Amino acid sequence: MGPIQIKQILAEAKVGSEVVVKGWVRTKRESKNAIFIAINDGSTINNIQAVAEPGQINEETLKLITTGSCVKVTGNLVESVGSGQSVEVKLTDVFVYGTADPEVYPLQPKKHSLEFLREIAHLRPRTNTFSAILRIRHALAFAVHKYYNDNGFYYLHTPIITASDAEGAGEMFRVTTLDLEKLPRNEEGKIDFKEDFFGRETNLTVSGQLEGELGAMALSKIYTFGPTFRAENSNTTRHLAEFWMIEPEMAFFELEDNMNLAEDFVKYVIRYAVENCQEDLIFLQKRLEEEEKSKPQNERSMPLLEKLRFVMDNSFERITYTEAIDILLKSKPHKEKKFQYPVEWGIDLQSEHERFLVEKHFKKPIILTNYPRAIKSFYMKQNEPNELEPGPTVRAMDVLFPGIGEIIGGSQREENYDKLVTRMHEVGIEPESMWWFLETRKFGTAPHSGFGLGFERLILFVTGMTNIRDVIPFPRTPKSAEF
RNA sequence: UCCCGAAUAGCUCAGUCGGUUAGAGCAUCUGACUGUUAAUCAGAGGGUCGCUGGUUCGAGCCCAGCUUCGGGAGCCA
Repeated sequence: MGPIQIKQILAEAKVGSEVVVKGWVRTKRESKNAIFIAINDGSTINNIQAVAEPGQINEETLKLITTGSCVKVTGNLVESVGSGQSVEVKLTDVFVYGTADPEVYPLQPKKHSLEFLREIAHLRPRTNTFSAILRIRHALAFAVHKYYNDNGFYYLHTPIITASDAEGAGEMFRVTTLDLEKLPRNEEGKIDFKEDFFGRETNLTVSGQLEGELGAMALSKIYTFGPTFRAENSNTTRHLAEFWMIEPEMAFFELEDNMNLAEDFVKYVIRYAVENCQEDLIFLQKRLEEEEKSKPQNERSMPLLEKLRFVMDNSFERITYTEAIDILLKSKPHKEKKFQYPVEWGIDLQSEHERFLVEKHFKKPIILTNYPRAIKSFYMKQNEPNELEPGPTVRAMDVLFPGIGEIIGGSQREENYDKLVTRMHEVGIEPESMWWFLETRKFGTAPHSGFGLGFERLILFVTGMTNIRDVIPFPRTPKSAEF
Protein backbone atom coordinates (compact mmCIF):
# COMPACT_ATOMS: atom_id res chain seq x y z
CA MET A 1 0.00 0.00 0.00
CA GLY A 2 1.31 3.44 -0.85
CA PRO A 3 4.65 4.12 -2.48
CA ILE A 4 7.21 1.32 -2.48
CA GLN A 5 9.74 1.59 0.34
CA ILE A 6 13.49 1.21 0.11
CA LYS A 7 13.29 -1.97 2.17
CA GLN A 8 11.03 -3.50 -0.48
CA ILE A 9 13.11 -2.24 -3.39
CA LEU A 10 16.26 -3.79 -1.96
CA ALA A 11 14.52 -7.06 -1.17
CA GLU A 12 12.14 -7.53 -4.07
CA ALA A 13 12.60 -5.19 -7.01
CA LYS A 14 13.98 -6.74 -10.19
CA VAL A 15 17.08 -5.39 -11.84
CA GLY A 16 16.01 -3.45 -14.92
CA SER A 17 12.66 -2.37 -13.51
CA GLU A 18 11.77 1.27 -13.00
CA VAL A 19 11.58 2.37 -9.36
CA VAL A 20 10.61 5.53 -7.55
CA VAL A 21 12.56 6.21 -4.37
CA LYS A 22 11.25 8.70 -1.83
CA GLY A 23 13.40 9.53 1.15
CA TRP A 24 15.90 11.75 2.89
CA VAL A 25 19.38 12.35 1.55
CA ARG A 26 22.15 11.02 3.77
CA THR A 27 25.12 12.11 1.65
CA LYS A 28 25.79 13.39 -1.82
CA ARG A 29 29.15 12.81 -3.50
CA GLU A 30 30.10 14.33 -6.80
CA SER A 31 32.79 13.06 -9.11
CA LYS A 32 33.79 13.66 -12.67
CA ASN A 33 31.70 10.92 -14.22
CA ALA A 34 28.93 10.42 -11.67
CA ILE A 35 26.94 11.97 -8.85
CA PHE A 36 26.04 9.65 -5.97
CA ILE A 37 23.09 10.32 -3.69
CA ALA A 38 22.57 8.03 -0.71
CA ILE A 39 18.89 7.97 0.25
CA ASN A 40 17.22 6.53 3.33
CA ASP A 41 13.50 6.37 4.14
CA GLY A 42 13.73 4.71 7.55
CA SER A 43 12.16 1.46 6.34
CA THR A 44 15.55 -0.18 6.75
CA ILE A 45 19.00 0.68 8.01
CA ASN A 46 20.27 0.38 4.43
CA ASN A 47 20.45 3.33 2.07
CA ILE A 48 19.81 3.09 -1.60
CA GLN A 49 22.27 4.81 -3.89
CA ALA A 50 21.05 6.89 -6.79
CA VAL A 51 23.56 7.57 -9.55
CA ALA A 52 23.32 10.45 -12.02
CA GLU A 53 25.58 11.58 -14.80
CA PRO A 54 27.06 15.06 -14.51
CA GLY A 55 24.83 17.59 -16.22
CA GLN A 56 21.82 15.31 -15.93
CA ILE A 57 20.60 17.26 -12.91
CA ASN A 58 20.50 20.99 -13.44
CA GLU A 59 22.86 23.07 -11.36
CA GLU A 60 20.12 24.71 -9.26
CA THR A 61 18.45 21.45 -8.28
CA LEU A 62 21.77 19.77 -7.55
CA LYS A 63 22.58 22.51 -5.04
CA LEU A 64 19.37 21.74 -3.16
CA ILE A 65 20.24 18.08 -2.76
CA THR A 66 22.11 18.19 0.53
CA THR A 67 22.27 16.06 3.65
CA GLY A 68 18.80 16.08 5.21
CA SER A 69 16.86 17.21 2.15
CA CYS A 70 13.91 15.12 0.98
CA VAL A 71 13.81 13.85 -2.58
CA LYS A 72 11.93 11.72 -5.05
CA VAL A 73 14.22 9.88 -7.44
CA THR A 74 12.92 8.01 -10.46
CA GLY A 75 15.18 5.62 -12.28
CA ASN A 76 16.06 2.09 -13.23
CA LEU A 77 17.32 -0.44 -10.76
CA VAL A 78 20.67 -1.66 -12.01
CA GLU A 79 23.48 -3.80 -10.71
CA SER A 80 26.04 -1.58 -9.07
CA VAL A 81 29.36 -1.01 -10.78
CA GLY A 82 31.05 -0.03 -7.56
CA SER A 83 31.50 -2.14 -4.46
CA GLY A 84 29.54 -1.49 -1.31
CA GLN A 85 26.08 -2.22 -2.66
CA SER A 86 24.71 -4.80 -5.05
CA VAL A 87 22.10 -2.63 -6.73
CA GLU A 88 21.58 1.08 -7.28
CA VAL A 89 19.18 3.40 -9.05
CA LYS A 90 20.28 4.87 -12.36
CA LEU A 91 18.57 8.21 -12.11
CA THR A 92 16.27 9.49 -14.83
CA ASP A 93 14.50 12.19 -12.82
CA VAL A 94 14.75 13.85 -9.43
CA PHE A 95 12.38 16.10 -7.52
CA VAL A 96 13.23 17.90 -4.28
CA TYR A 97 10.31 17.84 -1.83
CA GLY A 98 12.08 19.79 0.86
CA THR A 99 15.47 21.37 1.31
CA ALA A 100 17.68 21.33 4.41
CA ASP A 101 20.07 24.27 4.53
CA PRO A 102 23.41 22.61 5.36
CA GLU A 103 24.53 25.69 7.26
CA VAL A 104 21.84 25.13 9.87
CA TYR A 105 20.71 21.50 9.54
CA PRO A 106 22.12 19.96 12.72
CA LEU A 107 22.68 16.41 11.48
CA GLN A 108 26.02 16.32 9.71
CA PRO A 109 27.51 13.38 7.85
CA LYS A 110 29.66 12.53 10.86
CA LYS A 111 29.35 10.79 14.20
CA HIS A 112 27.32 12.66 16.80
CA SER A 113 27.27 12.12 20.54
CA LEU A 114 24.12 10.64 22.09
CA GLU A 115 24.00 13.68 24.39
CA PHE A 116 23.82 16.03 21.43
CA LEU A 117 21.20 13.91 19.70
CA ARG A 118 19.04 14.03 22.83
CA GLU A 119 18.92 17.81 22.39
CA ILE A 120 17.55 17.32 18.88
CA ALA A 121 15.16 14.47 19.62
CA HIS A 122 12.85 15.76 16.89
CA LEU A 123 15.47 14.90 14.26
CA ARG A 124 17.38 12.02 15.78
CA PRO A 125 15.12 9.32 14.27
CA ARG A 126 16.84 10.22 11.01
CA THR A 127 20.12 8.78 12.25
CA ASN A 128 21.11 5.15 11.80
CA THR A 129 21.33 4.49 15.50
CA PHE A 130 17.93 5.88 16.41
CA SER A 131 16.08 4.51 13.42
CA ALA A 132 17.49 1.09 14.33
CA ILE A 133 16.38 1.50 17.95
CA LEU A 134 12.91 2.62 16.92
CA ARG A 135 12.48 -0.30 14.54
CA ILE A 136 13.57 -2.70 17.27
CA ARG A 137 11.21 -0.97 19.71
CA HIS A 138 8.39 -1.54 17.27
CA ALA A 139 9.30 -5.20 16.77
CA LEU A 140 9.40 -5.78 20.52
CA ALA A 141 6.01 -4.11 21.01
CA PHE A 142 4.54 -6.23 18.26
CA ALA A 143 6.11 -9.36 19.78
CA VAL A 144 4.53 -8.54 23.14
CA HIS A 145 1.05 -8.47 21.64
CA LYS A 146 1.74 -11.55 19.55
CA TYR A 147 3.02 -13.53 22.51
CA TYR A 148 0.04 -12.81 24.70
CA ASN A 149 -2.49 -13.19 21.93
CA ASP A 150 -1.01 -16.56 20.96
CA ASN A 151 -1.10 -17.69 24.58
CA GLY A 152 -4.74 -16.92 25.32
CA PHE A 153 -4.38 -13.55 27.02
CA TYR A 154 -6.73 -10.63 26.43
CA TYR A 155 -5.43 -7.08 26.07
CA LEU A 156 -7.11 -5.05 28.82
CA HIS A 157 -7.11 -1.26 28.64
CA THR A 158 -6.68 0.01 32.15
CA PRO A 159 -7.31 3.70 32.85
CA ILE A 160 -4.61 6.32 32.48
CA ILE A 161 -6.43 8.75 34.76
CA THR A 162 -6.95 7.16 38.13
CA ALA A 163 -8.32 8.11 41.51
CA SER A 164 -6.61 5.36 43.44
CA ASP A 165 -3.61 6.53 45.37
CA ALA A 166 -3.11 3.58 47.63
CA GLU A 167 -0.78 1.37 45.71
CA GLY A 168 2.25 3.32 46.76
CA ALA A 169 4.22 2.63 43.59
CA GLY A 170 5.53 6.16 43.54
CA GLU A 171 4.87 9.88 43.43
CA MET A 172 2.03 10.79 41.11
CA PHE A 173 1.25 13.51 38.60
CA ARG A 174 -1.95 15.31 39.52
CA VAL A 175 -4.66 15.65 36.90
CA THR A 176 -6.83 18.69 37.42
CA THR A 177 -8.83 21.36 35.60
CA LEU A 178 -8.94 23.64 38.64
CA ASP A 179 -7.73 27.19 38.12
CA LEU A 180 -4.36 27.18 39.88
CA GLU A 181 -4.59 30.97 40.29
CA LYS A 182 -7.73 30.72 42.43
CA LEU A 183 -8.20 27.31 43.95
CA PRO A 184 -11.58 26.58 45.52
CA ARG A 185 -11.40 26.08 49.28
CA ASN A 186 -13.72 24.14 51.57
CA GLU A 187 -14.76 25.13 55.10
CA GLU A 188 -11.50 23.78 56.52
CA GLY A 189 -9.51 25.96 54.14
CA LYS A 190 -8.28 23.00 52.13
CA ILE A 191 -8.52 22.69 48.37
CA ASP A 192 -12.04 21.58 47.47
CA PHE A 193 -11.61 18.82 44.94
CA LYS A 194 -15.38 18.42 44.72
CA GLU A 195 -15.08 21.38 42.35
CA ASP A 196 -12.58 19.55 40.17
CA PHE A 197 -13.46 17.86 36.88
CA PHE A 198 -14.01 14.40 38.37
CA GLY A 199 -15.27 15.73 41.70
CA ARG A 200 -12.29 14.17 43.45
CA GLU A 201 -8.51 14.05 43.35
CA THR A 202 -7.17 12.31 40.28
CA ASN A 203 -3.73 11.39 39.00
CA LEU A 204 -1.97 9.75 36.11
CA THR A 205 -1.63 6.02 36.63
CA VAL A 206 1.49 4.58 38.22
CA SER A 207 0.44 1.01 37.41
CA GLY A 208 -2.47 -0.79 35.81
CA GLN A 209 -2.09 -3.74 38.13
CA LEU A 210 -5.06 -3.23 40.41
CA GLU A 211 -7.44 -2.85 37.49
CA GLY A 212 -5.56 -5.69 35.80
CA GLU A 213 -6.50 -7.93 38.69
CA LEU A 214 -10.16 -7.08 38.11
CA GLY A 215 -9.73 -8.22 34.52
CA ALA A 216 -7.97 -11.43 35.48
CA MET A 217 -10.79 -12.28 37.87
CA ALA A 218 -13.15 -12.35 34.89
CA LEU A 219 -11.14 -13.15 31.75
CA SER A 220 -8.59 -15.40 33.50
CA LYS A 221 -5.57 -14.13 31.59
CA ILE A 222 -5.13 -10.49 30.67
CA TYR A 223 -2.27 -8.14 29.98
CA THR A 224 -1.93 -4.40 29.85
CA PHE A 225 0.55 -2.51 27.73
CA GLY A 226 0.41 1.22 28.10
CA PRO A 227 2.03 4.38 29.37
CA THR A 228 2.78 4.76 33.06
CA PHE A 229 3.76 7.88 34.95
CA ARG A 230 5.95 8.47 37.97
CA ALA A 231 6.62 11.94 39.34
CA GLU A 232 9.65 10.75 41.27
CA ASN A 233 12.65 13.04 41.01
CA SER A 234 14.78 10.26 39.61
CA ASN A 235 17.81 11.27 37.60
CA THR A 236 19.33 8.05 36.37
CA THR A 237 19.97 6.17 33.15
CA ARG A 238 17.19 3.73 34.10
CA HIS A 239 14.23 5.97 34.96
CA LEU A 240 11.67 7.96 33.02
CA ALA A 241 8.74 10.04 34.24
CA GLU A 242 6.67 8.58 31.40
CA PHE A 243 7.38 5.00 30.40
CA TRP A 244 5.58 2.00 28.99
CA MET A 245 4.80 -1.00 31.09
CA ILE A 246 3.54 -4.47 30.30
CA GLU A 247 1.54 -6.07 33.09
CA PRO A 248 0.10 -9.55 32.66
CA GLU A 249 -2.28 -10.77 35.38
CA MET A 250 -3.45 -14.37 35.55
CA ALA A 251 -6.08 -16.17 37.58
CA PHE A 252 -5.11 -19.63 38.83
CA PHE A 253 -1.37 -18.90 38.45
CA GLU A 254 0.83 -19.55 41.45
CA LEU A 255 4.28 -18.04 41.92
CA GLU A 256 5.95 -20.89 40.02
CA ASP A 257 3.61 -20.41 37.02
CA ASN A 258 4.27 -16.69 37.20
CA MET A 259 8.03 -17.23 37.01
CA ASN A 260 7.67 -19.66 34.12
CA LEU A 261 5.59 -17.15 32.23
CA ALA A 262 8.00 -14.28 32.88
CA GLU A 263 10.98 -16.28 31.67
CA ASP A 264 9.23 -17.69 28.62
CA PHE A 265 7.82 -14.29 27.69
CA VAL A 266 11.12 -12.42 27.93
CA LYS A 267 12.93 -15.09 25.94
CA TYR A 268 10.22 -15.05 23.30
CA VAL A 269 10.34 -11.31 22.65
CA ILE A 270 14.15 -11.30 22.59
CA ARG A 271 14.10 -14.18 20.10
CA TYR A 272 11.56 -12.29 18.01
CA ALA A 273 13.86 -9.26 17.84
CA VAL A 274 16.89 -11.40 16.97
CA GLU A 275 14.97 -13.09 14.17
CA ASN A 276 13.29 -9.98 12.78
CA CYS A 277 15.77 -7.16 13.38
CA GLN A 278 19.03 -8.77 12.37
CA GLU A 279 20.44 -5.89 10.33
CA ASP A 280 19.59 -3.32 12.98
CA LEU A 281 21.07 -5.46 15.75
CA ILE A 282 24.24 -6.06 13.77
CA PHE A 283 24.51 -2.31 13.22
CA LEU A 284 24.13 -1.64 16.96
CA GLN A 285 26.57 -4.41 17.77
CA LYS A 286 29.21 -2.83 15.54
CA ARG A 287 28.49 0.54 17.05
CA LEU A 288 29.04 -0.86 20.55
CA GLU A 289 32.23 -2.62 19.52
CA GLU A 290 33.50 0.65 18.09
CA GLU A 291 32.73 2.38 21.37
CA GLU A 292 34.50 -0.27 23.42
CA LYS A 293 37.68 -0.21 21.38
CA SER A 294 39.27 2.15 23.86
CA LYS A 295 38.57 -0.23 26.74
CA PRO A 296 41.04 -2.92 27.77
CA GLN A 297 40.16 -6.41 26.49
CA ASN A 298 38.98 -7.78 29.83
CA GLU A 299 36.53 -4.93 30.41
CA ARG A 300 34.77 -5.35 27.08
CA SER A 301 31.34 -6.89 27.10
CA MET A 302 30.02 -9.78 25.04
CA PRO A 303 28.99 -8.88 21.49
CA LEU A 304 25.32 -7.86 21.50
CA LEU A 305 23.90 -10.80 19.55
CA GLU A 306 25.96 -13.27 21.53
CA LYS A 307 24.57 -11.75 24.73
CA LEU A 308 20.99 -12.05 23.46
CA ARG A 309 21.49 -15.67 22.40
CA PHE A 310 23.02 -16.43 25.78
CA VAL A 311 19.87 -15.20 27.51
CA MET A 312 17.62 -17.09 25.09
CA ASP A 313 19.52 -20.36 25.49
CA ASN A 314 20.08 -20.48 29.25
CA SER A 315 17.54 -20.85 32.03
CA PHE A 316 17.31 -18.03 34.53
CA GLU A 317 18.76 -18.79 37.93
CA ARG A 318 15.99 -19.04 40.52
CA ILE A 319 16.89 -18.39 44.12
CA THR A 320 15.09 -17.14 47.19
CA TYR A 321 15.86 -13.85 48.87
CA THR A 322 17.17 -15.79 51.87
CA GLU A 323 19.57 -17.77 49.67
CA ALA A 324 20.68 -14.54 48.00
CA ILE A 325 21.49 -12.95 51.35
CA ASP A 326 23.43 -16.07 52.25
CA ILE A 327 25.49 -15.82 49.05
CA LEU A 328 26.13 -12.13 49.69
CA LEU A 329 27.21 -12.78 53.29
CA LYS A 330 29.73 -15.34 52.06
CA SER A 331 30.92 -13.13 49.20
CA LYS A 332 34.34 -11.58 48.86
CA PRO A 333 33.12 -7.95 48.66
CA HIS A 334 31.17 -8.45 51.89
CA LYS A 335 34.08 -10.00 53.74
CA GLU A 336 36.39 -7.28 52.48
CA LYS A 337 33.79 -4.66 53.38
CA LYS A 338 33.60 -3.46 49.81
CA PHE A 339 29.82 -3.07 49.82
CA GLN A 340 28.68 0.46 50.60
CA TYR A 341 25.48 -0.88 52.18
CA PRO A 342 25.76 -3.61 54.81
CA VAL A 343 24.15 -6.98 54.13
CA GLU A 344 21.73 -8.62 56.53
CA TRP A 345 18.44 -10.46 56.26
CA GLY A 346 15.64 -7.93 55.94
CA ILE A 347 17.41 -5.27 53.90
CA ASP A 348 16.17 -4.22 50.51
CA LEU A 349 18.84 -5.35 48.06
CA GLN A 350 20.86 -2.42 46.75
CA SER A 351 22.11 -2.00 43.19
CA GLU A 352 25.58 -3.15 44.21
CA HIS A 353 24.15 -6.37 45.69
CA GLU A 354 22.00 -7.13 42.66
CA ARG A 355 24.93 -6.43 40.38
CA PHE A 356 27.15 -8.79 42.33
CA LEU A 357 24.61 -11.60 42.15
CA VAL A 358 23.81 -11.14 38.44
CA GLU A 359 27.11 -10.06 36.95
CA LYS A 360 29.70 -11.65 39.23
CA HIS A 361 28.20 -14.66 40.95
CA PHE A 362 25.71 -16.25 38.52
CA LYS A 363 26.65 -14.34 35.35
CA LYS A 364 23.12 -14.73 33.97
CA PRO A 365 19.60 -13.39 34.61
CA ILE A 366 18.19 -14.41 37.96
CA ILE A 367 14.75 -14.60 39.51
CA LEU A 368 14.68 -13.70 43.18
CA THR A 369 11.70 -14.90 45.19
CA ASN A 370 10.20 -14.84 48.66
CA TYR A 371 11.25 -11.40 49.85
CA PRO A 372 10.71 -10.16 53.40
CA ARG A 373 7.13 -9.00 53.83
CA ALA A 374 8.23 -5.70 55.32
CA ILE A 375 9.91 -4.43 52.14
CA LYS A 376 7.22 -5.42 49.65
CA SER A 377 3.72 -4.25 48.74
CA PHE A 378 0.62 -5.03 50.75
CA TYR A 379 -1.07 -7.06 48.00
CA MET A 380 1.56 -9.81 47.82
CA LYS A 381 0.59 -13.26 49.09
CA GLN A 382 2.06 -14.09 52.46
CA ASN A 383 4.07 -17.26 52.86
CA GLU A 384 3.51 -19.70 55.72
CA PRO A 385 6.19 -19.26 58.41
CA ASN A 386 9.32 -21.19 57.49
CA GLU A 387 12.14 -22.33 59.80
CA LEU A 388 14.74 -21.44 57.18
CA GLU A 389 13.62 -17.84 57.02
CA PRO A 390 14.25 -15.44 59.89
CA GLY A 391 11.04 -13.49 59.29
CA PRO A 392 7.76 -13.37 57.39
CA THR A 393 8.06 -13.42 53.61
CA VAL A 394 5.79 -12.89 50.64
CA ARG A 395 5.51 -14.62 47.31
CA ALA A 396 7.28 -11.91 45.35
CA MET A 397 9.54 -12.41 42.37
CA ASP A 398 11.95 -9.97 40.75
CA VAL A 399 13.79 -10.72 37.53
CA LEU A 400 17.24 -9.13 37.49
CA PHE A 401 19.16 -8.60 34.27
CA PRO A 402 22.84 -7.81 33.81
CA GLY A 403 23.45 -4.11 33.24
CA ILE A 404 19.82 -3.22 33.82
CA GLY A 405 18.97 -4.45 37.29
CA GLU A 406 15.31 -5.09 37.96
CA ILE A 407 13.53 -5.61 34.67
CA ILE A 408 10.47 -7.38 36.06
CA GLY A 409 8.76 -7.13 39.42
CA GLY A 410 5.83 -9.34 40.29
CA SER A 411 4.17 -11.65 42.77
CA GLN A 412 1.43 -14.05 43.54
CA ARG A 413 -1.35 -11.89 45.00
CA GLU A 414 -2.95 -12.26 48.37
CA GLU A 415 -6.40 -13.69 47.61
CA ASN A 416 -7.55 -14.01 51.21
CA TYR A 417 -9.85 -11.11 52.11
CA ASP A 418 -9.07 -11.01 55.83
CA LYS A 419 -5.32 -11.27 55.40
CA LEU A 420 -5.38 -8.52 52.79
CA VAL A 421 -7.44 -6.16 54.95
CA THR A 422 -5.21 -6.81 57.95
CA ARG A 423 -2.15 -6.06 55.87
CA MET A 424 -3.71 -2.84 54.57
CA HIS A 425 -4.31 -1.64 58.11
CA GLU A 426 -0.72 -2.50 59.02
CA VAL A 427 0.71 -0.36 56.25
CA GLY A 428 -1.78 2.45 56.74
CA ILE A 429 -4.12 2.05 53.78
CA GLU A 430 -7.84 2.69 54.26
CA PRO A 431 -9.58 -0.47 53.01
CA GLU A 432 -12.68 1.60 52.21
CA SER A 433 -10.71 3.60 49.64
CA MET A 434 -10.16 0.39 47.67
CA TRP A 435 -13.53 -1.25 48.19
CA TRP A 436 -13.74 -2.26 44.53
CA PHE A 437 -10.37 -3.98 44.68
CA LEU A 438 -11.34 -5.85 47.82
CA GLU A 439 -14.55 -7.09 46.24
CA THR A 440 -12.49 -9.40 44.01
CA ARG A 441 -11.56 -11.19 47.25
CA LYS A 442 -15.08 -10.96 48.58
CA PHE A 443 -16.79 -12.42 45.50
CA GLY A 444 -15.31 -15.53 43.96
CA THR A 445 -11.73 -14.99 44.97
CA ALA A 446 -9.05 -17.15 43.39
CA PRO A 447 -5.31 -17.56 43.50
CA HIS A 448 -3.76 -15.27 40.95
CA SER A 449 -0.44 -13.76 39.97
CA GLY A 450 1.10 -11.14 37.74
CA PHE A 451 4.10 -8.99 37.06
CA GLY A 452 5.18 -5.74 35.50
CA LEU A 453 7.88 -5.34 32.89
CA GLY A 454 9.38 -1.98 32.08
CA PHE A 455 9.30 -1.85 28.30
CA GLU A 456 12.16 0.62 27.96
CA ARG A 457 14.37 -1.49 30.21
CA LEU A 458 13.73 -4.43 27.93
CA ILE A 459 14.71 -2.28 24.94
CA LEU A 460 17.85 -1.18 26.77
CA PHE A 461 18.88 -4.78 27.10
CA VAL A 462 18.03 -5.79 23.53
CA THR A 463 19.70 -2.76 21.90
CA GLY A 464 22.67 -2.64 24.25
CA MET A 465 22.03 1.05 24.84
CA THR A 466 22.92 2.31 28.30
CA ASN A 467 20.69 5.37 28.76
CA ILE A 468 16.92 4.88 28.90
CA ARG A 469 16.44 8.31 27.29
CA ASP A 470 17.81 6.85 24.09
CA VAL A 471 15.29 4.04 23.68
CA ILE A 472 12.06 6.11 23.75
CA PRO A 473 11.37 8.65 21.00
CA PHE A 474 10.56 11.55 23.30
CA PRO A 475 11.86 11.04 26.83
CA ARG A 476 10.20 12.75 29.77
CA THR A 477 12.48 13.26 32.75
CA PRO A 478 12.71 15.82 35.56
CA LYS A 479 13.14 19.31 34.07
CA SER A 480 12.83 17.95 30.56
CA ALA A 481 9.66 17.75 28.44
CA GLU A 482 10.67 19.39 25.17
CA PHE A 483 9.23 18.05 21.93
C1' U B 1 16.94 14.69 46.28
C1' C B 2 22.39 13.57 47.50
C1' C B 3 27.71 12.89 45.78
C1' C B 4 31.22 13.71 41.73
C1' G B 5 32.32 15.92 37.04
C1' A B 6 31.41 19.13 32.81
C1' A B 7 29.79 23.73 30.06
C1' U B 8 35.10 27.29 24.76
C1' A B 9 33.16 27.53 16.70
C1' G B 10 27.45 23.81 13.91
C1' C B 11 29.72 18.98 16.36
C1' U B 12 33.90 16.63 19.32
C1' C B 13 37.54 18.68 22.14
C1' A B 14 42.61 21.34 23.43
C1' G B 15 43.72 25.96 25.81
C1' U B 16 50.48 25.91 29.82
C1' C B 17 51.71 29.93 35.63
C1' G B 18 45.98 34.65 35.47
C1' G B 19 48.97 38.34 30.56
C1' U B 20 48.93 41.08 24.04
C1' U B 21 45.22 38.94 18.21
C1' A B 22 41.22 32.13 21.46
C1' G B 23 43.31 26.79 18.69
C1' A B 24 42.69 21.75 16.28
C1' G B 25 39.87 17.82 13.88
C1' C B 26 35.23 17.05 11.72
C1' A B 27 31.02 19.70 9.45
C1' U B 28 29.90 24.06 6.04
C1' C B 29 31.43 27.07 1.65
C1' U B 30 34.99 27.63 -2.69
C1' G B 31 38.47 25.20 -5.87
C1' A B 32 41.14 20.68 -7.51
C1' C B 33 40.81 15.41 -8.16
C1' U B 34 38.09 11.10 -8.29
C1' G B 35 32.53 4.84 -9.74
C1' U B 36 32.21 7.53 -4.91
C1' U B 37 30.91 4.82 0.08
C1' A B 38 31.28 9.34 6.95
C1' A B 39 35.70 9.97 -0.35
C1' U B 40 40.60 12.62 -0.77
C1' C B 41 43.72 17.25 -1.17
C1' A B 42 44.12 22.81 -0.79
C1' G B 43 41.99 27.33 0.87
C1' A B 44 38.14 30.39 3.28
C1' G B 45 34.33 31.85 6.58
C1' G B 46 32.72 30.76 11.44
C1' G B 47 33.44 32.60 18.93
C1' U B 48 28.88 37.34 23.96
C1' C B 49 34.50 31.10 26.33
C1' G B 50 26.58 28.67 30.01
C1' C B 51 24.45 33.01 33.19
C1' U B 52 25.10 36.58 37.36
C1' G B 53 28.29 38.66 40.64
C1' G B 54 33.22 38.93 42.93
C1' U B 55 38.87 38.93 43.39
C1' U B 56 42.68 41.38 40.21
C1' C B 57 46.25 46.50 36.85
C1' G B 58 44.43 42.30 33.87
C1' A B 59 39.87 36.39 34.05
C1' G B 60 38.25 31.29 29.05
C1' C B 61 41.55 30.13 33.43
C1' C B 62 40.75 31.92 40.49
C1' C B 63 36.17 32.43 44.08
C1' A B 64 30.63 32.38 45.09
C1' G B 65 25.70 31.62 43.50
C1' C B 66 22.48 29.97 39.66
C1' U B 67 21.16 27.08 35.19
C1' U B 68 21.70 22.97 32.13
C1' C B 69 24.02 18.45 30.91
C1' G B 70 26.69 13.81 32.10
C1' G B 71 28.19 9.71 35.60
C1' G B 72 27.03 7.40 40.27
C1' A B 73 23.49 6.75 44.55
C1' G B 74 18.54 6.63 46.48
C1' C B 75 13.37 5.56 44.75
C1' C B 76 11.75 1.90 41.28
C1' A B 77 9.90 -0.64 36.15
